[in-house]
Amino acid sequence: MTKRSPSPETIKAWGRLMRVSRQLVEKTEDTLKTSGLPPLAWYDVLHELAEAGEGGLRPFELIDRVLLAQYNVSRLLARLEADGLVEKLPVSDDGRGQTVRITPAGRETRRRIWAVYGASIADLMGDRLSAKELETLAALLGRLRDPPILE
Amino acid sequence: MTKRSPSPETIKAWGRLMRVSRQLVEKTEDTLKTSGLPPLAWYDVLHELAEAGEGGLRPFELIDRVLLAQYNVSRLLARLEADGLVEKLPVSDDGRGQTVRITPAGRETRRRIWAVYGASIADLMGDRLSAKELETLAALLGRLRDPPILE
DNA sequence: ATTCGATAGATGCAATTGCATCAAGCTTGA
DNA sequence: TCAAGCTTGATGCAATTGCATCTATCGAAT
Repeated sequence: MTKRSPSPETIKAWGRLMRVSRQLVEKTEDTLKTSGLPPLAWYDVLHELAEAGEGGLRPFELIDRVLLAQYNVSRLLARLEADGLVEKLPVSDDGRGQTVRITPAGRETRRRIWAVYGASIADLMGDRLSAKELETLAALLGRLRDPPILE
Repeated sequence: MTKRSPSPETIKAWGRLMRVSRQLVEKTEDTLKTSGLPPLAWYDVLHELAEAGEGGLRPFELIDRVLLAQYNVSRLLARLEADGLVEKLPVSDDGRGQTVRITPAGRETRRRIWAVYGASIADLMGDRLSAKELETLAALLGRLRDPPILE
């Protein structure tokens, strides 16, 4: 690997990104906890499953959507199932796999988390930047994504 | 709390921020691990201590600088001390406290981490945005910080 | 059909984190 | 000066994460 030092602007932007994202996550997690709600990761999974509809999702599909490690998804799903928020169905054409589907209780929990999470997002981000600034921010971040989004 | 739903632009920017920051951290941690180097949190602490110079820092000062919980800092410092990267000195005017100072070995480790970390930053961020874009990004993120930076 | 490698998901064990609480020392105020 | 409360830092214990590995099934090549 070529030894390279990033420019001062790069370092500054990187530092801000690291600090801000951690602050935002931490505050949001705190708010959820204070409200007696489960952590963000639960929301992410319930959200993906709600979007997937009745067909549900295979665990391995969930893995890249929510950016969690395989064993993390496996155990998170076990907890969600134990709480009755998702159900696991055998899948006909692959004996190894399963399909995970959100239950009505899961949808309700997702809704309750969103009431708090959405307010937190509005509070921490929506109130601080204009619509145009938000779009600029999203576009710049999209270029850092993998795969990049060049809009 | 007033029930509020964030605007679509807000949600989009939030989603990108969450995803991108996690991707960047994960890739960087992977790179460090592959290089046989300690995790990012070690760098953060060593960096702050290096900047603090010979005077060192009190653990509680480190807490807000690196955004770690008190018990996390306590244990991380114990590990750094065990590795000889920092040293703890009693502080004269407060019998409870201590001053933590980076050692030469700590400076060397910091340098070695930076060689890889800096390259990762350049790779993941510096190469993808222009200087002007980086400044825009940093400014927008600064407004989300707590306390906000209005430049 | 049988073997071999790849994929899906689970899990034992060690390390780390989070929570609650502790001990020790400081500060304030009667 | 002494009690009450605050601050600093550490730690026991439970929950979570990370790593490595396991089992089961699939698919492809022979």
